[in-house]
Amino acid sequence: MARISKEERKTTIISTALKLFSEKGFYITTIPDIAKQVGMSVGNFYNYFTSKDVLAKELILYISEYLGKSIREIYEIVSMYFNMANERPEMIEYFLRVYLSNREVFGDGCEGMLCVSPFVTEMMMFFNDGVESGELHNQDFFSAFGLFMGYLGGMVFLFGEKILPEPLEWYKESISQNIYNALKTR
Amino acid sequence: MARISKEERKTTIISTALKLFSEKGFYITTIPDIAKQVGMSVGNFYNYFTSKDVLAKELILYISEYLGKSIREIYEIVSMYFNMANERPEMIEYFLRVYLSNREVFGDGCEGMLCVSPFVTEMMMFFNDGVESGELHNQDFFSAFGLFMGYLGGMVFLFGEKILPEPLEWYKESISQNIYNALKTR
Amino acid sequence: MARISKEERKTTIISTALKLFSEKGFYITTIPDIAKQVGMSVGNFYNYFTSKDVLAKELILYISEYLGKSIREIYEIVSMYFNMANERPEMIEYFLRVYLSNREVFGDGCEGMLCVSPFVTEMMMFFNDGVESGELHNQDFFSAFGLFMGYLGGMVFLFGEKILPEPLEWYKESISQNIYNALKTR
Amino acid sequence: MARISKEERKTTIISTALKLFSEKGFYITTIPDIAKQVGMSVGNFYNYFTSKDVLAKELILYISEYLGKSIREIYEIVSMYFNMANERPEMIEYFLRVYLSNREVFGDGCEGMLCVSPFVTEMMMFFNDGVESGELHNQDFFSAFGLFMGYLGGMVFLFGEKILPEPLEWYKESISQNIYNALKTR
DNA sequence: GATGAATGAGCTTTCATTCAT
DNA sequence: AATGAATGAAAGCTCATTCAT
Repeated sequence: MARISKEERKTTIISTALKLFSEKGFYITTIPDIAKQVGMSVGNFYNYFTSKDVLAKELILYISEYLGKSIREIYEIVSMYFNMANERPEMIEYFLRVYLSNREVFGDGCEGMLCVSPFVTEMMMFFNDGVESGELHNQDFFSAFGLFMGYLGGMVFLFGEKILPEPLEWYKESISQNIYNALKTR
Repeated sequence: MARISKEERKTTIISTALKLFSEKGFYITTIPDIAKQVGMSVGNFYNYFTSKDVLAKELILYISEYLGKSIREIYEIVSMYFNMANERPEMIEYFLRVYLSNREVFGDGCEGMLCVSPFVTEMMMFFNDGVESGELHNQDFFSAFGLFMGYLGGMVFLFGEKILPEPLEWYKESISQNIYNALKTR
Repeated sequence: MARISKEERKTTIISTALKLFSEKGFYITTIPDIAKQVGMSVGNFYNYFTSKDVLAKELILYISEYLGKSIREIYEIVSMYFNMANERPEMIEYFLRVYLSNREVFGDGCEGMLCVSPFVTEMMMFFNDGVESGELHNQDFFSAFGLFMGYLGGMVFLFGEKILPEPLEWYKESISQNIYNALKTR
Repeated sequence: MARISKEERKTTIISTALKLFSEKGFYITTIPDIAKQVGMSVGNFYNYFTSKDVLAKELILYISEYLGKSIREIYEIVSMYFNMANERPEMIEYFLRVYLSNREVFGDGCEGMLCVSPFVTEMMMFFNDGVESGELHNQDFFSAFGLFMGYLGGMVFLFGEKILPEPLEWYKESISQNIYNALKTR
């Protein structure tokens, strides 16, 4: 009757932590907070993750993989990004806030873009394909990458701040168009 | 002998805090850290700022004003942004990291864009002017604003992460062009 | 298939604990450490010893018996002591370090010399024999006992600390002679 | 009116810790225990010692110096040792128990005899003088050193265990004589 | 204004022990 | 007998904040 495997339990913890970290921030969220929400004891938490930092690192990996799996086209990316922002907002939130701002805890084995690479790989493929097919003009990869990540991240942020007068979906068209304009061959 | 006014002392503290917060993160930086760097006692710090959170709020205000004063045109914005990233990196860093990720401490009196408004105001004027003159196509303000902020912020981040193969300046042209393409009337 | 009796299993645990306690210290060594080394589960450990303290008490008993069995003459004692220090260093180590320094855990039923008595008994017999035969001068027992235990223990300690320039055996002669000089009838 | 200097406060802490460590053991004694006994807050304790281990290291130094100052002759040594055992028992207790058995915490900068050197130096001088004057036979230093330390330590231990039927002083004569016999030229 | 010793709540982490399986 | 996930009290330590001087 041991229905819940150790792996599933880990996932539950990750999921919960994701939610709390993005809601309250990394430092504000305590291990007792997480344990309580998951419904386990503080001590038991440490049977799954040896420290708070280790948890944070696994979290980043988890998100990156989740992101990288389905990115193909601009609109798809935008849609997916915003869907995620609606359905699993803590994922993007987490990425923007916790990772970017607490890079200090990702020192070992997660330097820079290392942990985000699956997502980046997909991105690169997208640009290569686009340029190869002649649809996108052959510009520097990072100029383009920054455009994507920053733009989308910024919109989600504005949304989260309740500054946008319309729902996120409402902007998909114009954003995709802007990105397309920015990148397409003239 | 009291040559240093209370206001100047505050500015020194803000400046130092800015540097430390962006270097080490908001929660990692302690009040003793700041006091030591400034060269004053911990107790005295509290004569200038009643709490760490209050300090953080005044910081945001400080940056916003600094940013808002000189924005007029795209290229100018990009240049200024990157110059700042070079000369006073802690300002942008701070904005990206500390503010975006520790919004929890800005609860009172600094909700949303309130504290950032001077910068935003300038931004709006820029768009209005552009649209009025017919040079920019009349799109939603936030679609455009997110593009700017996210894009530039993302590039600085990539630069800070030492991921960019070239110096920031190197990208100014293509970025400005991308933004211009994205926003200009077709 | 139950080839290993409960008693043998206990001995294995005691032996392992002895090694770990003397290597790392009583408080540093955890029950999981011991269980792992023995190759059993933490839970099962408690089928053999009801607590960590109980284990410690049985350990002392175990060592005392082991020591007491072969003491007859000075040189023999010294040799045996040093042999043990070479072959089963954890025994002496344990005696010196864990027992002497963690007496707090031996409160009940192991006060003072009670648990060490087998060894002491042998010691007493040795002195009695010596005095009776006229070879040793009739001095207070404890003056003599302290000499033995302290001296040998001290040497093993110095050896363990790698302070002695020569191997332990090298000192056997002079130590035996010193002890003999100290105790013999003049 | 600031009558108590920071240095005096440190000494108070050391003194108190010494007492508690030797009474209850190093691991049993908690920082709150010490702070409470001293009459200060836990947090403030850390203004004086950055960790429990650092405290332990300074303790050893403190004792060694205290010991090393007055050792000249055998009887004097024995007397001093026993006086100390009577008046400041925690010092010797500490040396025997906490240091010998918790060497693991003295890893950095306190390896082996390093921290005990003042005492050892005095000891060496004593032996050299004795040998030079012809009164002591020229034997290996460590054989002799182990004799001293072990013997005296052992007696104090037996005393502390309430095993000795007489007060420590009672044994001074015979012990000194034993040591003298052991070391003197024949 | 300035100092820094003092406070104490609260954090992360550990580990002896239990108990459902 | 055996397992190891679960428990929770308690440890070491940090740091924003206060306050006597």
